[in-house]
Amino acid sequence: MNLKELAQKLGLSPTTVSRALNGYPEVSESTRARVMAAAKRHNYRPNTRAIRLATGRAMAIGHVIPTASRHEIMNPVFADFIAGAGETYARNGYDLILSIVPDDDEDRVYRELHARGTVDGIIVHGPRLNDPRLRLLDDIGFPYVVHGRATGTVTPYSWLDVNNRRAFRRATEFLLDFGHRRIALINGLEFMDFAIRRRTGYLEALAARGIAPDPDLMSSEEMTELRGYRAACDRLGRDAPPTAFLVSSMISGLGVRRAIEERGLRLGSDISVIIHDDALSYLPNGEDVPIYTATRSSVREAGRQAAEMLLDIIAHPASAPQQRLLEAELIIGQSTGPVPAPRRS
Amino acid sequence: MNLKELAQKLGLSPTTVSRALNGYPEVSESTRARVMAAAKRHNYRPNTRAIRLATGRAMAIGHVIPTASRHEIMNPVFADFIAGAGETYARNGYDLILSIVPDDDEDRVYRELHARGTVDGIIVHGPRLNDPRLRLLDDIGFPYVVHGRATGTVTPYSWLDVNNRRAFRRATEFLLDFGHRRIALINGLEFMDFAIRRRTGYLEALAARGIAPDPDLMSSEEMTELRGYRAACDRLGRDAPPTAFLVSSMISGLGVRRAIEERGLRLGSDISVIIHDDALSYLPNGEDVPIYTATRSSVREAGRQAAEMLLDIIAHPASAPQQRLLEAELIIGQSTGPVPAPRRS
DNA sequence: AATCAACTTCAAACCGCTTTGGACAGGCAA
DNA sequence: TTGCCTGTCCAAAGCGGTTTGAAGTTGATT
Repeated sequence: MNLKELAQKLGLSPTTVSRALNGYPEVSESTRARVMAAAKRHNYRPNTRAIRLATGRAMAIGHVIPTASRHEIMNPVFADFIAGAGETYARNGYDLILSIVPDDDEDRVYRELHARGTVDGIIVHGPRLNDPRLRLLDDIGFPYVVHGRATGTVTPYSWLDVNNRRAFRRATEFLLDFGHRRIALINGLEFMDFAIRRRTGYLEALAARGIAPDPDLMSSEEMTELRGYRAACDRLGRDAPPTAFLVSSMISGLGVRRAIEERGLRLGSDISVIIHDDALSYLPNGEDVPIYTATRSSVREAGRQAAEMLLDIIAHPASAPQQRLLEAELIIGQSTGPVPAPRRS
Repeated sequence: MNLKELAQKLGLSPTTVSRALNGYPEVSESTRARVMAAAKRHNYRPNTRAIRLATGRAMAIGHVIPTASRHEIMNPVFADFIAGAGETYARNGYDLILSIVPDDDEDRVYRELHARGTVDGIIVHGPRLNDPRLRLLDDIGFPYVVHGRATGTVTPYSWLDVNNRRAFRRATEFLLDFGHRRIALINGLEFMDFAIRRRTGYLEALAARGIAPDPDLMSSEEMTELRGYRAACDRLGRDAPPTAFLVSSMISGLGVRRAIEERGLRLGSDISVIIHDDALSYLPNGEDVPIYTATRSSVREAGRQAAEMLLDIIAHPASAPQQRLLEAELIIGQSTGPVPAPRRS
């Protein structure tokens, strides 16, 4: 059942039927009602492909996920971010197109997506220091919103980010307030922008108390359980082990906890741990009481908001770039406590 | 730059240009070369929307992810499965459209996707016992492939699944061979088909050795770290605790391990654990030596193959439904060992 | 009664490609 | 020479909607 057939059945022109269904005013209410009823009865659904060609809009947003060439792995936060964004798209009649792309091929994909008119705009994932993608997108005039930021980019662009710097600064201060002085940072890969900012926050907090950072206490790894475990083992095995860990992800945090408990130490009393919690649905930080003290910011909510921002930009192409900085909560769980009194031995 | 303009520049008709670019034979090799060169020079990209309307194909596949109404959470294996499928689509010029849908709305979405011609086929995720979706899809004549199976469905349909039953049977037998008799099963939610099959495999192995299953040793939960932890704590706190755990996911397995180590027990020597490892990229089971003994099957590879199957079905609509059963490997890690001698006390 | 504006409705063009059904030229067989 | 292929190329008709420009109706105004 297409528009022409429906129009024929109604004894109307396609024009009128189209307008009736799309709420245009130049159609009498009586025929509109008649058309609506007929459309429902024959469960008419306008063909997406025809609409897209006729209107010149793709009614779709692209998410380009760079994948494993060397460094990257399929990042688990994508799933929740995309779930959030997907909700927004669904509400607005947009489709979500997902491109999994080897990251040396990303440029080509952006260009194609734009030139072929497959999508109306894109979300940029995993921004890095001086990310060259933003330049490219600006050049070809492709609407986009960055999830995160790309330090070093001077021209204004649209982004939505968590205040990673402040979150990690606050977390560090919280540990310092408990008397911790040797705080290990188990960070993500530090060519990623978020990781850079988190380290900055950590260093700022230390500097503000006049504590010199110890390079041996800082590590930058992929955020897997195993890497977290290894990094923690390494730190704990040294002469002057840390009394606290600040960990960039829940998943690495599981590994850190394993390393700690394997040594017979107790989380929260012997050693403190703060993680960053993206509020992933399958990794809840406890049910009523949080297990970990954490800087928390829902990546799903970020997805929702980034999508809204992008749709707004697409609807108002002339408007200035938009930015939104979300603050992470610092939630207190059972994994932090005062520095234990040094053992007499 | 569109086809008409390009044709004009070349002094050819759109017909010829189109045919030259699409490799049709009724075009001389010399003009074909000329056209190709011009297309590259002006970097002409045919408009996706026009192609789709003209050919009547969407060149896109839908993945419908049901989401949190009550039971479900955003399943972490989706990310890897979709990454795998995405590779296949990219190779074949298809787009991947992701729909995040509250699961009471799933039917409507399938119907729309089909009636509006947004996608050419779909992958069904998370099949359940007697899943009503398959019936719906058959009724509206929508090509699909199920990731998993739906026990109870009598009409043949296309699916790709891991042999969950055999995997868990083998894993159970492996534990039995080590002398374990009290083996706890920490399963996923048992209205999901895969979980049902895993339990069946577990029960079969017990039955084959004449061991009566103990309901207290079986649990069915969402597969999160916390649930795994709780379930394990519960089992370990009883009078006759299990000497081994069979766990349906890596993530729950992390929780089980935590429960075990928290009690000062050693994984592999005091208590054995086998998990199912979907080979998620961000949850590697060790690097060289596997940490867990595991039934392993790459969900990413499953995604690749399911996508291939679906594209084949779309290309040959008249062909019979296809099925593929992947066998999981049983890989031996450090988390299993013989039953420890009972402590004298 | 004539004029005009407001309402409705429609025919046709258009979006940018694919595909059908020729048209034309050159080569070869009859 | 005529007829028939074969090889190239093209005009035009879709695909299924939206949108422009115009036309026909009505009712009110002058």
